[in-house]
Amino acid sequence: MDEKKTAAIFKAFCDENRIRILDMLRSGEKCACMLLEEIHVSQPTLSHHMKILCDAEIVSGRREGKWTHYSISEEGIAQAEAYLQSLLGGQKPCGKA
Amino acid sequence: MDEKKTAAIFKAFCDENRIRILDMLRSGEKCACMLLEEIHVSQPTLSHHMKILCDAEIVSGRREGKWTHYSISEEGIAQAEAYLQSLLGGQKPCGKA
DNA sequence: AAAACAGATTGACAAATATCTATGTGAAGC
DNA sequence: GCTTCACATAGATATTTGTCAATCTGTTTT
Repeated sequence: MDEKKTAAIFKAFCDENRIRILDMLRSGEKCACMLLEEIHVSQPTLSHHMKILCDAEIVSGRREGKWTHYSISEEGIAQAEAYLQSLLGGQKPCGKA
Repeated sequence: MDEKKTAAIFKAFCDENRIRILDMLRSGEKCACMLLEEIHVSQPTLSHHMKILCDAEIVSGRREGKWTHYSISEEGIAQAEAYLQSLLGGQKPCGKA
């Protein structure tokens, strides 16, 4: 994976409010209105954050009538983890035989 | 850990050039001048990135005479990983008994 | 001690991003 | 069909962040 894409995945985790949102979602699916009650930003701002999280495949949204329910998706998280693992694991042995 | 600190750790991974730097460090310790050869930014910009990585404890610097040698440090990476794990694992059972 | 070198710090500036208000969209209820 | 409700989109603005030029600090070499 190229650096640009790797950076893009991690960008989803770099905002304080997005971390709060993820923390809320750890206890299960939540609709946008629920999140809005706890995260103190305007509705469009929340929507913006949800888009970033969904685009990074860290969260997935499920539309049900008027409501959108968000929950944690493993895709993006797994990719971020894989990258961190590769740093810890010490890949790229530098040809030291 | 509070959201601000969590976000700060992930911010270290949000920049394309910092990802490049980390990729270089995967093959072992490198001095700043080495990194500067490959990452195409000015010396002060590199220094800025190294400070962010060191502050997040993702990288550690070792001074030796005129040179500073950087290498991957597990501290910050482990913390980032722990956070991702907690999202996947599904902590915070929401008091559902 | 002076010069040269490696890297950090400062200050200015441009690009990216988080935020808001206003408006659009699409579903439910009247 | 009109209104209301939940959320998304658009546009404007303020903050944050990446960048560079200039300068400073500390170390080595002469």
